[in-house]
Order: sequence, then structure tokens, then C-alpha cells
Amino acid sequence: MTHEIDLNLKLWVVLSRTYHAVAAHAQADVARHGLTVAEFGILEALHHKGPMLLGEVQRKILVSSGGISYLVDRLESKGLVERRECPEDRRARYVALTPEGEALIRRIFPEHARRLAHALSGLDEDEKREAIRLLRALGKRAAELEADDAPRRAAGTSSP
Amino acid sequence: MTHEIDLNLKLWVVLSRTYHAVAAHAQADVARHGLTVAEFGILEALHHKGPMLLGEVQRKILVSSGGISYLVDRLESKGLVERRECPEDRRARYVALTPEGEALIRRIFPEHARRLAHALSGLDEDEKREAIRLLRALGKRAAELEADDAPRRAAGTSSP
DNA sequence: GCTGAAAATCTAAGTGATAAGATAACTACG
DNA sequence: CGTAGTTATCTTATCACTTAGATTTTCAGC
Repeated sequence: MTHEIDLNLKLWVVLSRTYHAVAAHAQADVARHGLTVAEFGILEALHHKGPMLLGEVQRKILVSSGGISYLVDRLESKGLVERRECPEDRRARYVALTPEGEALIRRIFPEHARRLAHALSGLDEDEKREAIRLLRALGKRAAELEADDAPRRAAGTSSP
Repeated sequence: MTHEIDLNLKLWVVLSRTYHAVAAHAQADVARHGLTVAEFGILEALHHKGPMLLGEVQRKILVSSGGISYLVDRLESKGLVERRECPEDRRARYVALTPEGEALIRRIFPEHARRLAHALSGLDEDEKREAIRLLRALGKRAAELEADDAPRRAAGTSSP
């Protein structure tokens, strides 16, 4: 069934192109403040949820275990977040916004949302809802399958 | 209207997560053959369209001008593609599959399509069509806007 | 035909991540 | 308790690109 193969391939291509087109806007916006999309995601998550464990943030923004250390290092060196000890588990650490980080995310978030809305203006409100529904179903399945046969994104497995 | 902001933000987050979940499958598959997704994209484009100018391939797979040189270098050193002169424009060069490249893409493409179909099995056929339609509209608009206010992806602008 | 701007590719240096493995701490079970 | 296995983070090396700018060629207008 070449017919179905084409459909899948087309979906993958258009998903990829659309993601990159939108990501370019998000990226261009946060770059104005010297941030990457991943860094912005961390600040936003902390702003929204308060202090989180490194591992929680990692799963939230989907980076590798080394990646989250690296990103938090960078944000820490910019004075935007700080690490805190976790009394219940001394392996783990919290990340929390500093006052500077809190101020920054408060300041830049509204404009970011505005630009995002602009970048996403190709669909009306109902279409957005439908797109969210379809993308959710697609992503959910893909993520489930990943757990089975694709390389894991976490770390720290030691054998013998 | 926090209500609309949330919708846009949600769409962006789910687009990003879904893209990454699906991309992980594509990546895991081509990695088995020592290729990146971008390299596979080049081979596939050449297989489908025959020899292309570097710039055409660049626009097709959405990398920077430096990136396409780098990628073609790598594929060339693997013996999968070759550069050819362009008689009509001596600045430009064609990229073409070598017999080895042709053989490789023929060999791995069907399995790639099969795995992609598996990764995309969260939607039925009609939903895929609808998703393609929505993503097209979204991506088209985002790409148009990019041309106005976001950093360009091309190269070679020299000023005084 | 010149001349200056624009286009196609390439090169060099830099960057945001990833992967693999190390370290340290927790947990469960005999 | 002690030991094996698991979990959380960090470190080091590497990588797949990007950005900026250099080079060569084309083209438009004079």
C-alpha cells in the first residue's frame, strides 16, 4: 500500500516542517533575552510550579540527564536559578528561581505568549483545539512505543 | 485573555512534544545505518528527484547554507553521494547519489516507512489527513511570518 | 564591457545539546 | 547488618549542526 506509506511520510514531513517553522519564532524571541528554548522552558516551569527536583524538570522539558545538569549550570551562572538541597533524599537537588529569575520570567513571558500567538495564527480557535487533540493522540502513542523499542532518554544504568 | 494564551501555549507544547516523540523513532531507525535524519532526508530527496543543486536540497531539508556543505561532505566521504559541476552556473554544484547511495536508500527506505507508520499509529487514516491539513495551515503561516521578523536561514549576504 | 550588488557554496570557529560512564545515596531483602 | 540493585545527579568527550564571513560567479544597469 504505497498509498498509506505516502500518507504517513507526508504527515511526518509536515509535522517536522511545522514544528521547525514555529520553533524558529519561539527561538528568535527567547534569544533576544540570551536564552534558549530549553532554558526558557525551565524558567517557565519553575515560575508555574515553584521549586522542582532536577529530575522532575528533566522529564518536563525532555532533555537528557546530562543536559539538565548543563542547563541548570548555565542558568545558575546567570543568576536566574539556584540549587537547593533536598533533605529527604540527599542524592537529589531542587532547582528554584532566584528573585532575578522570577523577575525575568515575569517580564518576558507576556511578550513571548503574544509572539507565539502570532506565530500560531494560521488556525482559528476551534482548529487549534482539534490540532491539540490530534497531536496529543499522535504523541501519546509515539511516546508509549518509544518506551519499548527506542533508546531511552534517562541515564545512570550500570550493569555488572 | 488568559484563556487564549493558554490555548496557544498548549498547542505549542503539544506540537513540540509530539514532534520530539516521533522524531525519536525516525532518529533511532536511521541511526541503525549510521545516518542522521538530515542525511537520510538528503538521500531520500535525491532518490526521489534525481540530482539536485545544493541550494535546492538546502531549502528542501531546512538546514543552513553551511550545514548543507557539511552534510554533503559527510555523505560524500561515506561514498553515498557525489558533487557534480553545474555548467549553467559555475558557482553552483549538483549533488547526486552514487550507486552505493542509491542501493542504500533503496534497501533501508521500506523499513523506515514501516517504522514511521508504526510511530504514527496513534491516528487513523482520516485523522491523519485532518492533522496534515491543520499542520499545513499552521506551518504555512508561521513560515510566512518568519520571512518578515525572524532571522533568515540562508547565507551569503555581504555588506561594504 | 564595467561596476556594484546579489547569489551559491565553502570554511572556521562556536554552541547547545547528547551519550556513556562515574559517583554517591537510597532501598529491599536475606 | 550488608550487599545487590536502583535512582539522581554530575563529568567528560563528542557531535550535529549554526553563524559569520570569505570566495567565486552571475547579473543588472549604465
